[in-house]
Amino acid sequence: MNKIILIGRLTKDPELRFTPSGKGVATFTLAVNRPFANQQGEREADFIQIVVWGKPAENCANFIGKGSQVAIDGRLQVRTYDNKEGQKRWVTEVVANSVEFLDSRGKRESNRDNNENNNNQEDSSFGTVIDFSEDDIPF
Amino acid sequence: MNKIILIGRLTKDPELRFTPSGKGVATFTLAVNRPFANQQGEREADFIQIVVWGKPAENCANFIGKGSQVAIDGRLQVRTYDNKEGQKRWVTEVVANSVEFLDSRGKRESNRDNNENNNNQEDSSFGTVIDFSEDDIPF
Amino acid sequence: MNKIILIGRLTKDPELRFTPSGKGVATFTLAVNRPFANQQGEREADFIQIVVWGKPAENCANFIGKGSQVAIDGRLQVRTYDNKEGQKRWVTEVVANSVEFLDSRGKRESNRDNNENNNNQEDSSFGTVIDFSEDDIPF
Amino acid sequence: MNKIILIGRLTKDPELRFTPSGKGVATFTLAVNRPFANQQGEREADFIQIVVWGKPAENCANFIGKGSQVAIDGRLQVRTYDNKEGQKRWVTEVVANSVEFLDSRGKRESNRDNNENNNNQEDSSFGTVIDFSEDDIPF
DNA sequence: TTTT
DNA sequence: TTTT
Repeated sequence: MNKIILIGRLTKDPELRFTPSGKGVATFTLAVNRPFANQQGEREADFIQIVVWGKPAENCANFIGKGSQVAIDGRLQVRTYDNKEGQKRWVTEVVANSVEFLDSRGKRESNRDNNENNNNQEDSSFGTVIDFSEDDIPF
Repeated sequence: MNKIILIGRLTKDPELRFTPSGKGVATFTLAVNRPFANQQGEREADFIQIVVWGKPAENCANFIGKGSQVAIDGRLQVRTYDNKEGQKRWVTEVVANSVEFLDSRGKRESNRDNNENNNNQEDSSFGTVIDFSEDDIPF
Repeated sequence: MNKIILIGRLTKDPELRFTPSGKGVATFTLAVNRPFANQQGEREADFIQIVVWGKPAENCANFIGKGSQVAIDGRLQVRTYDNKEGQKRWVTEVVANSVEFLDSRGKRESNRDNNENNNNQEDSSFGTVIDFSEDDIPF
Repeated sequence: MNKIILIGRLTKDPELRFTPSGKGVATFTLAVNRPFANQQGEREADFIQIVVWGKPAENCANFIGKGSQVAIDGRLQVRTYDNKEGQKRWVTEVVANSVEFLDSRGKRESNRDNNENNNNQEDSSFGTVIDFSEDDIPF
């Protein structure tokens, strides 16, 4: 079992990319406020990297942006990759199963199990759309 | 909201350290099997760093070890620190609120809200006990 | 392990009562929309009974009301009681550990672990305040 | 959002039924121990009704039985029905998305998203197999 | 109406 | 017996 649930706000607009096969991938970082204050009396946040695949990725690009409040249900994933210097690096990120929009700005749920037709690039008010090839995943 | 729930097995015995004030901190990494197989047909795992504070940390050191199956409830935390070269590094880890022992090996729950008296070092069958000073947290 | 996380809206103002010892108890029902439509194409909701104890109960009474959107973290509880006819009845409810206010209306978190002083009855814009004795819990 | 995660043991063997269209439905009740003791110093349990649909339902019937330890991920559902006297009754139950087997007895995961072929009745060591018609769901 |  |  590997379940994570987060409520927070996007620090920037999501970035949307597409695999050569046309599958969307959205990434953004989520600011999640801690429930308590630190010694200095400030309420800190954790900045967590989110990855969304498929149609929900496109919904994210279309309906949410910087500052949007969302609830995310997903799993925690630890990936490894080699950087340019050939050193092994670790990335820890949350792979979202669903992204629920809590803001007035775009009140819809983007669910991974949704039908996955029309994977084509669409206009997007917020998300930046960039093509990428599968062997060069840039995150 | 920042909730994570994991079920997995320890890859090694937990390491137990103590702050100068006598508070225990246990760390270990948890192997969490993915629910599906990869392209090669293998079932991979995510290796996730866990931190436990206080009396439950000592319970972990005393009751679980390499291979123990546990259920963890906690929050995802992203910390930053400077390495020896003075570069900013990120660590992503799960701060456990409770660790439930699912194995015969030590069937008890270690809950963060437990009474936190007797924070002294105890003998431990599994956990490695190392003192450390608060300004030199080694993980 | 017994964890539940809900996001929904209050169907009515919370009801706040107090035990003889002065501990607050808030109850309300939460409408949680289902992620899919039924055969008739309508999106149904589950109406779930919530119980909150202590200072957070008073915060609920003070800061949220009918229609407020909240995120709840708690546990599922199945209680039994005897009705007036002497028959055993079951109640299933969610005992909240924390209630996060997602609405503009009162954007604060009400956490069970908060300090629990000043348990006195306060004025409340939304919550109905009713005294009750512990051997006559009316829900 | 409506997520629930439970770890507990079956109080009896699961009951497996089939809709006329051949879809399996397993039901059982799960004993989930509370993390704390009551005033009498006893550790109580919540007895929670679980419903599983499809292929995972059949896996439950085939691989787990009374006393098996499982981890369940699902959603809380409140259903209404009319009893024989024509009175409206409420049922609260957990609809499982996945059932993870934690016991030696049958260490496999039964996931709702699995392929749903061969929905035929099979022999089962534990589950009681009963046919039922869709307009007479007996739970 | 209950599990270990 | 219900919320937006």
